[in-house]
Amino acid sequence: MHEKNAADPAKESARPSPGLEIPDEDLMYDLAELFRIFGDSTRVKILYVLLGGEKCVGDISELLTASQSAISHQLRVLKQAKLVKYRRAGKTIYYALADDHVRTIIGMGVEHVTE
Amino acid sequence: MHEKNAADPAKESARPSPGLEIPDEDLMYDLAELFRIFGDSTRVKILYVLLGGEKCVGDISELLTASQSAISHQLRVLKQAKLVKYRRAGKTIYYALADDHVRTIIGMGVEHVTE
DNA sequence: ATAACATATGAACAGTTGTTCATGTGAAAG
DNA sequence: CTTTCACATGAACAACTGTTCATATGTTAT
Repeated sequence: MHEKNAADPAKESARPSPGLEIPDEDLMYDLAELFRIFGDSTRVKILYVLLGGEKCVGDISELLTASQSAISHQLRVLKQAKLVKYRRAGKTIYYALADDHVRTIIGMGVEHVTE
Repeated sequence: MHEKNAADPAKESARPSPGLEIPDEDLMYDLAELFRIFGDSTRVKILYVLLGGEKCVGDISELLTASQSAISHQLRVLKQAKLVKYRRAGKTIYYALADDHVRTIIGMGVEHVTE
């Protein structure tokens, strides 16, 4: 798992390319990065419960029987990946899915897994 | 990244569940496991070039400018995850996508990333 | 048999990741 | 202003992962 990319400056559609073949380095990296987010039980569980609507950190923590800290850390990852958005209401903060892509992607995954 | 599950024997739809809420442990684990496969540049690149049709290890290795060994190791992971299938033709072995789910999932990913 | 080729595989190592533990921050209540 | 509540964050560590290197396996040709 030696990912970190560094956006290799030496590329620039270096070939006529008959359609695809050599994959675009940056696109592939972003793709992997996106899927990597989904590739953890805790995070995918968080996203899954958020399918049911926005929830605060404490509730998520309870639903998943995970520590508040662990959830908070993972919510940060999800936030940075723009997969969730949040809203403050007094002391509590409500998290929700950022858009419907998440719904679709999880749906595809479930379909493949439960085939 | 302390995944390994072990299929917790103490569960069994333990609640009436109004629809969803507490996510199924096994489903979530399988989901994460599936996405984790896509969550690596090398593997996602392999899958991507296979979108263009079956290819042998050597060709993949060249297209991605990665070592034969690295590709072979990753092909094994993809094989175990049932994401690719293979076919032998003399000394060379051709790999291809196992089914169209891969195509769809990558498509969703690309869509989300290039939004 | 032997050589050459294509791919697979095991060991080992460095880099990455997720959790815990302790502590920090911000908001509402007293 | 102090306490309490809800959440965020940093450090540290154990577990996991992907690559390389060396070597093994299987296949075709000589």
